[in-house]
Formats: sequence, structure tokens, C-alpha cells
Amino acid sequence: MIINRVLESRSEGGLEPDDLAVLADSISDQKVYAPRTMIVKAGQTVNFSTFLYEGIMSRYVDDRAGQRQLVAIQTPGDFVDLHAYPLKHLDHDVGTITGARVGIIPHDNLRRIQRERPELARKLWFLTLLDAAMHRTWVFRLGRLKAVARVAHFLCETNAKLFAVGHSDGERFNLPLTQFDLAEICGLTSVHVNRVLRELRERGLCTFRAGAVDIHNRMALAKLAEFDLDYLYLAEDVQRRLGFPMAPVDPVPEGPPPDDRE
Amino acid sequence: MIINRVLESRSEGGLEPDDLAVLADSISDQKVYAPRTMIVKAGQTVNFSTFLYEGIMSRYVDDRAGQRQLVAIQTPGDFVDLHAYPLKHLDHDVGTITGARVGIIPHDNLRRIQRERPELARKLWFLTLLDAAMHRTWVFRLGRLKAVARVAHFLCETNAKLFAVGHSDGERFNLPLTQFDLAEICGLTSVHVNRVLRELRERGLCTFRAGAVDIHNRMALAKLAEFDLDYLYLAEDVQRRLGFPMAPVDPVPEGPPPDDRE
DNA sequence: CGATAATTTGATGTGGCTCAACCTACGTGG
DNA sequence: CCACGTAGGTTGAGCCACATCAAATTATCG
Repeated sequence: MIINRVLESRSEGGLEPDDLAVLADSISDQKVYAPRTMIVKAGQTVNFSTFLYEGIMSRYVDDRAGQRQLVAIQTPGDFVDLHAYPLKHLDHDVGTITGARVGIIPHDNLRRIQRERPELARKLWFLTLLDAAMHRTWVFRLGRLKAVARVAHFLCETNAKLFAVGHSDGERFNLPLTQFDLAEICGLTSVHVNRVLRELRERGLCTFRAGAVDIHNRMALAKLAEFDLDYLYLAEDVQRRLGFPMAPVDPVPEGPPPDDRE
Repeated sequence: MIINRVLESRSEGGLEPDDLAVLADSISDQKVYAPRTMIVKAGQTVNFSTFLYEGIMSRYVDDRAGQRQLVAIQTPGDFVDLHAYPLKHLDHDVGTITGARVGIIPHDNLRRIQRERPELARKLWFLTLLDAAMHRTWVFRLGRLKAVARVAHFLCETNAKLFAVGHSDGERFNLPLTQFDLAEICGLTSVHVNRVLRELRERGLCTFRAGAVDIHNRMALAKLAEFDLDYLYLAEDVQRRLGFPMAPVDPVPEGPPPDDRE
């Protein structure tokens, strides 16, 4: 059940069957959005939140000159704007990057969960805080890393995030972003992103091409990026399978990562 | 009651008397910390959260070379690490900047609130999301603004935040940070912050000196900073008093801002 | 097959960093 | 009350990472 996928892979743990059923039932509707479409505009009052089944979405702020800074990238299994429920309106825009299939969760249903299911409510709260933890790491990335490290860091993050929900095998994953998108994520120009990607390729660290990423040397890439995945709050076994042991490496035989089907 | 001060000034609104009492009772203890002290280390499991009565605290991440990036500044009335309750451990360090007086809130008490007071729980959730909204704005600031605009933006933000809790009159406030701190906030070096502050002073926009800020031209400063305070989710009347009307200016006579006493 | 978006490369400009020195305010002990 | 140490602030010179501007090349897709 994809709706439980992110939580399952986190230190918080997945949902109990009854909570899972309640959450699944809270999705009133499914929708499909075209690529590159704005879905929610900053400031507009919303009475539903969005769950992403398939595709890539982004959350962003535009400056006065029209330059865009992404503040988050959403991938399958994410609640895109769960925070809209307590906040009532958003401080940023939400849009699709690729085409996307989403579920609609009316805030009335979340209110009911809040009243009747404190444990489920706490897990939803946790998910919004996971988001905040990622924001903090983006602040660090932009404030303290140089261009090459920023891009490398974002790729490490995305690899880990996608791995957690079974969309990366830990070394290769689809990432249908343009270099322009990467620039808007990393606070750079697309021209410089292009040169940075060349450097990462030439140094044998990773290749970003045709909407897919190949990581050739995970450890070296993580080191260059100063990447430390604590902030993703992954479950221990996920961290271990990703090759970032919590403690001295512990060569337990293990199953394959979860697959992509719902 | 300072514990209600931030919420009162927000679009979310303050607490009902009984919720307020429950929240006040959830503080088990008070503590005083010395200046420049680390309080919570990243990764360490915590079973309490902290409410800031007095002083300034910071949350930060250090890079491999020891360079520090602040991810948040906490001022009186803030819950410093309420997010530690759902997260269980933090992904960043927490420390004091000035000396600080805080209240300690055991997570057991928050669990009880979660079970028994869904409305209060939702307001606490709101507060953690306010934090996330500020993180997003910091991402924007670091990703898309130049040095002068970054510093100006931070000063606008701090002015508005402090104004909301009665610690700024809208044009002047105490801010006992060093230029080094400002650098760690804005992703710059302290040398460059020094030059930026000079420029802001010489352009007649604002003066940062001796731990206090004077804003000489609020509108021009906000314009330079591309500052838009929507993300602070302030109540309408607070926005109006701050001189950022929501709609065409509406010259309603109004009381003074709330004072500083508890 | 032509149009359009995305990527790549080069040349040049500049904002902010680095390194280094000096200055000022303040607290502490003699 | 002065001498000194230390933390913070100020200024200058030179450099480098990244931006900007411009053009060419390569997908991608009706």
C-alpha cells in the first residue's frame, strides 16, 4: 500500500491496519495532472491536501525577477501539502514537474482523524516534520556547500528518498528533471549545473543523463556532498541496506528492496 | 501569558482558557542556561521539549570543516524544539546565543495533550509548521537573494517576529547577535556581513549596532529584501499595525502593541 | 522533417571569499 | 585606575567560484 510506504521506511514505523484503512478511506478522489502545471497558488485557501501516487511535483517560491527557488521535490508516496491542513493556506506554490497521479484528501477527513485517531494524527504530524527536517538540510546545503557539493548532496538525498520507497536500487534511479530544475533546486544557474554535472561524471562519481541517475561511487559522492542521512529518519534496516550502517557493519543477509507496485 | 503570545498574533488565533491552562501546566520545570552553550546535540534521543521565556537560542548544523549554518533563530515565546516530540531525536544541534530562561515540557505531557485535547494538539502542530514555513523562506533567501538582500530580509523577518510578541515597536528592537552570527544565518562570511551592514547604513535603510537594530526606512528595506511576510501567518491586525496592509490601507485607530511583561 | 526545448561550450564580468592587518570596546587582575 | 588580554568589528588587496551573455549542438516530439 503506497500510502504507508514512506512511514514504513522511517524510524517512526508504519501504520496499524485500522489506521491504514482510515487513512486510505480519507482519500476522496483521484486526479491526474499534466506536466508543468501549477496546482495550488500561494495564499489561496485550500480545504484539501494531496497525496502523490505517481510522478514528480515541486514546491517553489518565485522572486521579484521571476527567478524560481524550489523548496521541496515530491516523489511518489509523499503527502505533497499535508501542512495545508493546519495552515489553511500555503506560503508557496505547488506544481507538477512530470505528469502526476494524485489522491485528494479533504481536510474534513483530517479533522475527523485528529479527533478520533490521535496515534494516526501523530504520524501525520511526523510526516510534516520530516518535511521540515528536509527544509533544514536544504538551508544547510545552500548556505554552506559549493556548487558541486550541492548537486551531489541533492542526488544523494534523492537516491535515499527513492530507495526508501523502492524507486531506487541504491545506485540507479529515474529522475526526470531538467538541468534547469536542478539549478532551481540548488540555487545555481543551469549553465553552471551543466558544468558541475560534467565534473561529477569525469570524477567517476555519478552520471545524470536522460532523466536517470547512475551513482558510480556512492561513498565518494556522499563524502564530497558532506551527506549524512540522519535527517531522513530512515528505519535502521533501510539505512543498512543503503550502505550507511548505523554502527559497525553487520553483514546480515537481507531481502530485495520493496518493489514499485501498489 | 507569554506561552500564548505567538499563537495570539497568528492567523491561527490564541488558545481557549482551558487549553491554555493545560499547556501551561505541561511545563514541568524552568531552567536558566548560560550564553553560547549547546543544549541538545543532534542525534541524541530527547524526552522533553523547550519553551523559550527569555533570551535568544539557535538551531544549527556544522559542516565537516566546522563551518556553521544556522537553520533557525528562536526568540522569546517560541517553542524551540517542539518537533522533538514526534521526531524523538533531532537532526541538528540546539544552543543558546545569549543567556536564556526556558521551560521544560516532558513529552509524556504532550502525549496526554495529543490524546485528550485534539484542538490544542492541532495548534501545536500549527506552530511546528510555522517553523517549517520559516525554513522554506530561509531556503529562498539563501538560494535566490544576494548578500545585501539576505541580511535585509533576515532583519525584516526578525522585526516582524519580534513585533508580533511585543519585542519590537516596528522600527527598533534589540538583537544581541554578532556579525559572525549574522554570517552563519545568511550563508556569508563575517567580513562580508560587515560590508553589507555598512551599505545598509549608508543607504539609509537600517542600522545594526551594539546589539540593536534601527530600521530607518521599512518599506525600502522590505523592497530591497523582496520581503513578503505572508509566510509568518500573522493575524490581520498585526500585519496592519506593522504597516503591511492586507488590502487597501484602512486607517482604523488602534491600540499600542502588546508590551513585554508576562 | 521542422520546431522547440534541453544541453553544451566559450568568453568575460563580478560578488563574495580569503588572508592579513589594525582598531575598538570591554572585562579582569594587578 | 591602569595594563593587558580577548572578542568583536573594520578595512584593504587579491583571487576564485559562479553568473552572465552568446552561440552552437543535440535531443524530443508533433
